[in-house]
Amino acid sequence: MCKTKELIAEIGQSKAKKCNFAAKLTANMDIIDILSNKIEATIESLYGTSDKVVLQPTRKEFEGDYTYVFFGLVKSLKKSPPEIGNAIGTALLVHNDIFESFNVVQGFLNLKLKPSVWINVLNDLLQIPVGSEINHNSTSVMVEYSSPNTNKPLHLGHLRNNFLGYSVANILDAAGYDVTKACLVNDRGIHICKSMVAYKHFGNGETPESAGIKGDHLVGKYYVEFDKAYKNQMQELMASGATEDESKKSAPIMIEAQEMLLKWEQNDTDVIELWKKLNAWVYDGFEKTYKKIGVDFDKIYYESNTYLLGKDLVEDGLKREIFYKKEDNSIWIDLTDEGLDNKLVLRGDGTSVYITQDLGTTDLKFDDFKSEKSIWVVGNEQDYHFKVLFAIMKKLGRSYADGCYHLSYGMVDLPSGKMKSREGTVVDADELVDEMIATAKIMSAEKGKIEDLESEESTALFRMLALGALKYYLLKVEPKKRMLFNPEESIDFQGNTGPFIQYTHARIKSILRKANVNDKQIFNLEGTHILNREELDLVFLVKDYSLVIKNAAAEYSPALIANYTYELAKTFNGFYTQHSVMNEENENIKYLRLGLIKKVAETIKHAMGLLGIDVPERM
RNA sequence: GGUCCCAUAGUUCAACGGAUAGAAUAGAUGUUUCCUAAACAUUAGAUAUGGGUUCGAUUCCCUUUGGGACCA
Repeated sequence: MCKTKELIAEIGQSKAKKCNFAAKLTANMDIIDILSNKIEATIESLYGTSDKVVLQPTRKEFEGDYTYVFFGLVKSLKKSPPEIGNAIGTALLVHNDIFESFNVVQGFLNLKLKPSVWINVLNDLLQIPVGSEINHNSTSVMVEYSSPNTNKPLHLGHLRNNFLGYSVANILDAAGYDVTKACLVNDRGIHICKSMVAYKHFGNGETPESAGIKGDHLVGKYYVEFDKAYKNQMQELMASGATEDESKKSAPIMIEAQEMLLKWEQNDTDVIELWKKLNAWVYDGFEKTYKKIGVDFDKIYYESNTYLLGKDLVEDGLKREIFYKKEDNSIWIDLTDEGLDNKLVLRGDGTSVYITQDLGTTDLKFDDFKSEKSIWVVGNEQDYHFKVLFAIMKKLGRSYADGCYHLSYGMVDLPSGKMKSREGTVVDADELVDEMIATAKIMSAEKGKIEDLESEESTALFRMLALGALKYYLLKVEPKKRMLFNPEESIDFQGNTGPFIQYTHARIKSILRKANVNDKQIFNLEGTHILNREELDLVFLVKDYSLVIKNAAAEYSPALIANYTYELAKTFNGFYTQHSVMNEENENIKYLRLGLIKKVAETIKHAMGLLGIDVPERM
């Protein structure tokens, strides 16, 4: 009893002198760790056994803040659940000042903390910037994403990739890693030659300027032209009696493309010039798209510079008998021990396969940046490829092999089914973003809340909302899951959407503008003050944010950030409808709420920032 | 033929092996003299199948079915 009074007295002047508990908190120790340690110590002293205590938030329908599930002890101690629960609960209450009460339901021990604890937690949170309690671990990590082909513009599938990669890089950075964002541009190969051949035949000297088309779209147009011409030629051949396979191989335009690839490899002046011209157009187009969707890179690799890499590495592996040579001179590796197959690493004629280049490029990346970890954001159709790549690296004894990770994500489907470029069902990235912006404009006009904004500001806002909707829609789903893109739902601004969260932020900022609080203004409440349900829920969530970042980083999952942010916004809106901030008569409570909602706004902004989404002051 | 991934309300998504499986949307019904109703509240609705592991399984293991991907 006496101790309780002391604690309260201490908390009352917590700014001057923090009690032990608060000191521990600021020393980067989470309240959950503190509680877990206390419970573990209690079990140890009561029963002489140890149990790894994992706490979970108490479900709303029960009284308490945190719950310890102790079914495990019931068996080993051969005592009844109520007996054990009551014993632990009582011991905790007797020996510690932070518990208010406890109750036992079956194997669940629900612990309720003193109101002062939560006031203290809030006070501590207000002292430091969002996310700053995470230590820098200075592990370096490379995130490779986007990695486009230069024969056609970006589409919806690329957007998922780009948003994922950019967000994961942000999350890792927030979790204390040294992050390098990289992109490997696939700027050579038969697909580029197809666009080039078609342009040569049908281009008539057209340029992005003369056609009024973005460079990447123009080159994409000729990629489609190639396919059309190719199909026509195939049909002609088949009409004159050739089989489908024969026609595929002997269509003149295809042969021309293959010859062009050979010439490219031989550095043929004309071919290289044409290639440079078309690629420059594509880069210009990509640059605009990347800028529009707000992603960027620290390092860009070009496959035209790296495609010959890897052959030395294969030679080396052959010498060390990690690889073996078949009679036709092709080189293979036996990965059956790893549950994989025998894999071709170099063709009999000495030319590379995909994996050859990837082996070389991986070495290059690690040499360049000395990263300890490397992440490839690539679709799940390449799951097998990466298993093989990493297995080979391991067999070759690369020290970094264990730090390699394939962030595999599922395809994006449309309500009509799969996206197929040949059937023209691909959703173009540029068009999609423009449509979303137009929708945001219409929606805003309907609401009529921002009519006094300058046109520049409103244009920025429409883009912010459009990208917020799109990015959130694509990121809220667990990466590895295949997902459905429903155009109508994606531009929805209600419910579990980006704009809902952006709106919540704008609402808070509106209050803060009215309050005109300066940063120093701090509430001064007795430690006995009891936070109401909604305030407590918010403190709980805000406190958990750094933990969410850590989990999201460990699992490479922006979806965890998205879900958390939605929960926070939703909880705030619940608070908002039930309690007024500015009309609160008790000045101390008013300032407590102002401090709290300011923190909520900052957390929302920070979390959305990790998703690559901006939040507005007004909307 | 072999390997891998997925399956939860009508629909789109959640749920470190924990309590009565959460949201959103579509449906029904309410809330605006009060800080932004892009909001809030009420309501109805789901773990593909059959086994196993255990105090307890949406979660882990096996079978079947249905979707998807990859390797020759």
